Amino acid sequence: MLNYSTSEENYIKAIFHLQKQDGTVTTNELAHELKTRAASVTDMMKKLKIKKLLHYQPYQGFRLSNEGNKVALGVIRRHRLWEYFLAEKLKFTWDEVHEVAEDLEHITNKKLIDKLDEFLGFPRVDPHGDPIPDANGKIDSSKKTCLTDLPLHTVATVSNVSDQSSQILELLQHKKISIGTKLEIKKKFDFDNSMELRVARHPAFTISRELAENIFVKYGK
Amino acid sequence: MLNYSTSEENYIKAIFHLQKQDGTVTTNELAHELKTRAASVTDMMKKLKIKKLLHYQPYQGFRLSNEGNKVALGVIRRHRLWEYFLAEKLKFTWDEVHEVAEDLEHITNKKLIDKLDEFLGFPRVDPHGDPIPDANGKIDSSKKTCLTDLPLHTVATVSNVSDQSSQILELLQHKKISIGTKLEIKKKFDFDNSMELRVARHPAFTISRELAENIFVKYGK
DNA sequence: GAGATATTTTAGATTTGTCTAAAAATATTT
DNA sequence: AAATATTTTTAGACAAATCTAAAATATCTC
Repeated sequence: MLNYSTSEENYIKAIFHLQKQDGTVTTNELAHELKTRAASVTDMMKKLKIKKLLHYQPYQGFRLSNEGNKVALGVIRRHRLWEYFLAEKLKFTWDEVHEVAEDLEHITNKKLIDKLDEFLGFPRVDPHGDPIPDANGKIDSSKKTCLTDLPLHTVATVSNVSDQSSQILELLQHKKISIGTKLEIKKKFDFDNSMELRVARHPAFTISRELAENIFVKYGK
Repeated sequence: MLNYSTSEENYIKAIFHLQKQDGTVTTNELAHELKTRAASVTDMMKKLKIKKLLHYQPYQGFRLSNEGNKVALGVIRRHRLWEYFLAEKLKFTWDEVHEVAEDLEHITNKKLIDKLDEFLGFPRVDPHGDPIPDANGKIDSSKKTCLTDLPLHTVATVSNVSDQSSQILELLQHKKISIGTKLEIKKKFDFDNSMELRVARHPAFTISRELAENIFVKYGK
């Protein structure tokens, strides 16, 4: 695996995340995600195509090659391990870890990362509940269901939270919801799509549609 | 404190280290230290002068301003804390930590570094025995004596080792010398400047001039 | 399906940090 | 102190990553 610049890694990572939803990614989507201009994206896409990290025909959008995917998973592994380190060892709160990890993730020393992984006890998910790829780039992609899609009266476990702002953290802490919390939906209100939740041995409470859309669960447990 | 580029930080740090010996630093010295060309050094010196990080008149060499010194101490603090982390927590050997810390030192998030410091228990020296500046840039500059200057029959404690290669580490491990080892010189041989050392409760042994020149001690203890 | 609108690419400029080669300043030697 | 050698600076070029403005292409709408 060759070495890529910070900028190249950021483009690759952003494409990886955007591909999840769509199949191919467009110039404007990527420019928006990276807070840059469409012309800059085109420039970089030409470079990454030459390096065989993605498939790209002018005006047709792009998607990562196998090699590009591997690079993305490497960046994501480093990012999430550092997030775990920051939260678990340095006692950063949940919403503070992302920004620092954005810098740490670009230090590509295999031994550093593998030893960090070992030091942390090979964690499987980061503080937001997102899975951490292992040293071979393998990632636990077991399906997550958005809380808005969870059927009534079905116990599920909170597995991750997609928004990473301090505002959502404050709200979740207040509602006593965190990664691993087991809950079920008691009632859904069609008017505003709010819902009433129940956590074992606690009184039921209500959350908004906006919040529910950012909470993901796995069935059972 | 403003933010400086990786390259700027590396120049500042190198000047800081070179100033120790000399008073001012020359263009060629710095070019050699940083494995770059004299012309590149001149370019950077002009930039750093404008930013008031150093004093510089063409052809007259340069030295750091107060602000430049603060920047250097910040970089050194980060470098040495990460070295400590790598050795102590991730079980890197002594000669492996420097290279990785060269990258980590440029991540300038104050909270990250202060929390790392706390997590490590506020260590006072890095794995080579060099002092770690505190959060205010204060550094323990108590004098060290080179082993070649230690008088005969005087007990002293190894405080640091200036060479950081794996070769010297191998040799020191074999001789059972590490930071904190208490020793005394039993005999000096003028012929080759080798010397016979004694560590408490061990038989005396000989070390070469080359090795002695890289070992520094503090008196007593 | 033709014109209007939106998206994407190209062309050319800018910034940062580097380089080589030549010129200028300083140091050394005889 | 003049000639020579060394060091340092300037001048001009280049690569990476970005930008604006204009041109090319694609998509939408009627």
